[in-house]
Amino acid sequence: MAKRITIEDVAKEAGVSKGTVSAVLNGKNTVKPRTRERILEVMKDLNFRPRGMARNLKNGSEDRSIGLIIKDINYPFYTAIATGVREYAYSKGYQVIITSSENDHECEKKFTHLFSTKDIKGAIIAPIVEGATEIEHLFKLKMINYPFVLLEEVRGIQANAVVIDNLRAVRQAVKYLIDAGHRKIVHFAGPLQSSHTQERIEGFRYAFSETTLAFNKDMVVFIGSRYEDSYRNSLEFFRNKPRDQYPTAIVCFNDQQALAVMTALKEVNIRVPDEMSIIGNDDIYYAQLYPVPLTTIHAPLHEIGVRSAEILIRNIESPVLLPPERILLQTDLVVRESTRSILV
Amino acid sequence: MAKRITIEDVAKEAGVSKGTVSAVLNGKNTVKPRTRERILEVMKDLNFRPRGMARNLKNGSEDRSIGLIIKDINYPFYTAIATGVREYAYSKGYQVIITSSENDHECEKKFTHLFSTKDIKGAIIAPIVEGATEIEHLFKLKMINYPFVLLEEVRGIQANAVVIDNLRAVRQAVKYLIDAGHRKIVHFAGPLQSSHTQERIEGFRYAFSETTLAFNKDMVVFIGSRYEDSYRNSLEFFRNKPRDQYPTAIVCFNDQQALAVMTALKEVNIRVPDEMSIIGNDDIYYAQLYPVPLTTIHAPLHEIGVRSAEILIRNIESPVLLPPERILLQTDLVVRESTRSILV
DNA sequence: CGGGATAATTGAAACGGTTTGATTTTTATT
DNA sequence: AATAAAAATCAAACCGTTTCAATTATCCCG
Repeated sequence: MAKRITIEDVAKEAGVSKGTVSAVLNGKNTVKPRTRERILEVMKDLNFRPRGMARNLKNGSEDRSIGLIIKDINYPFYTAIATGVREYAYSKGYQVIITSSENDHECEKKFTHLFSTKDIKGAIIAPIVEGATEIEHLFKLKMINYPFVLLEEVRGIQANAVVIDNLRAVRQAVKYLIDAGHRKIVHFAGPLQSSHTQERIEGFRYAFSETTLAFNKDMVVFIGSRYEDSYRNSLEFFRNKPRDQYPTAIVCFNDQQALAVMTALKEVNIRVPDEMSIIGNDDIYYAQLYPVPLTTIHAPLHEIGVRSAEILIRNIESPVLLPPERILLQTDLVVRESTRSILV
Repeated sequence: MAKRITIEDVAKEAGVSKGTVSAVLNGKNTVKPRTRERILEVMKDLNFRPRGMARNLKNGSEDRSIGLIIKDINYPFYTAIATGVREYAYSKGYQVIITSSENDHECEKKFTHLFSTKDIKGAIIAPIVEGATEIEHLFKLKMINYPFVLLEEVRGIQANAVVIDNLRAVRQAVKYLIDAGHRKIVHFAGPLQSSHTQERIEGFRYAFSETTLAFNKDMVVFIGSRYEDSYRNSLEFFRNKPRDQYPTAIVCFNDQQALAVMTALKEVNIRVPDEMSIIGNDDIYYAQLYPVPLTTIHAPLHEIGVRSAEILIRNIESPVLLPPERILLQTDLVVRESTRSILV
């Protein structure tokens, strides 16, 4: 176990004091060129890497930075939120660093720990809320009064949150389909680690309760949200079902899933929207560019980012502990070409 | 200027010693419930937030993490690289944190500083190489033997780099167009802060030098790479030119730009590929989903991530300073539907 | 060549936690 | 109530840097 090299080792080797080495490190011009060269040389030889934390300990870390924990770095939903966060944070003099848990709960835990120990001043977290909800890591953050904002509801914890009104969103989408004459509608639900999944199912169900149409649980099918999963599962769904039992419309969990479903539909020769209407969710940037531009539920992604950054920074800068805030944001249905009316 | 609250303040207020407060903070079960409650209470009252760095100083930071500085969090090119980085890093027990400079050089500088002072063990950097190339911040990293890998060539510095063979890539694309009968070909070049821009222009030019066709500098037009810029500038390009002087094919700087260009073409009623062939660059995931699936140059994004993480971690873990490595990766032209032959 | 001015270097204190062995307090036992 | 054992707490040392007042080296000039 090679002991780590410190400024002291360098000093000794170069025959100077710690203070002088420190001066070189900080680009002070008080040190004689000859000495400077020698010290630089020794630093290279020993492969000396100064520990910035020791510096920060002394000076009180001069930087201001916040962290963001998202679930999927490749899903534009999250990067759009990140942009909102960044813009606001930047305007307040904060840097933002992004991490992606890739839907791994362990990862999320590690990141919260990382942030709090690296003097990242606060965090915005898209939490994984699986089953019995392991949330001790969030409690730990609360214990040390670490400021954070959640992007999904987590039961059992009082914390800042900026969330979307999923129930109302999906309810509105279903209503739109029903108004357009659809009677056989299915909801392709998402992954269980997301609170969005449950809320969107609720919304779907709720929409039926407002009509005379009956809801039954076969109308909700869990196919995941990752492209490959959704593709495979939806294809299976279509293949296992006689054609005359197909729904006429599908409400998808999100836009990525919707894309996979449309690809699967192509595979089984069902045309969108002529034979099947598809509604997505989120309105990621690329949804409008899909081969069939997607009708979807527009979420105010940028605003989610801005609002959560706002709350976070307010909390960071407050000398006293602030009570938790909760903000509920509304969505809009944006109609493109993947849905059509089947009224005669 | 409110003095920061320290563990000592808490200890004093609660009438215990620092050690006891520390024990509570670390969830040790050696502290009596009553005392624990009291301390917790005081921590809340004072809004005490422990500095993790002081902890790490004593224990030597237990975590292993690397940083990634990309230029645009919303461009899938970078998130695909990030995925490669993550996968490799994760397999080696490293966490990765991502930051985006959003093409702001100041930002990049700040992030390199942030990483090195927060004990992030090393960095992978997509550098902004504007004009006279401000690179003192990279030199500073070298001075402190901070391990890093560049994703673009930076002149004037010896450093690890994993780069794409842009010249060969574009040359191949142009050759493909010429073989398909195109004679009037234009290159829409990208932003000047990217070394890719220059290299791709070189490749474009080089392709002509291999034929009897003449190259002249009007064949390269700078329209930027951000969607809005590219859209506006390309539209202007088309509007200012009589129709019979249009090229028959355009080699775009990247896929995002290509999308903007295709949108502009729609605006002026030029059909792709019938009246205009378009070639992109990068092969981001969504390129295949564009309204007209894009012919583009496939870059091994995932591999870029993996290889650079590999080099970085090797450097981090080496006790001695390693000589810089440079890896040049090749691309492939993938032909979809945005190009066609105009041979009779 | 001496002496003051200036440049370069030193060394100890400080930063805010954790750790540890010693000490005090509490609990259990007789 | 006395004592042994166990539990809780304490005080000091420690981590690796920066800072700054004090010291030493160097320079300049008459």
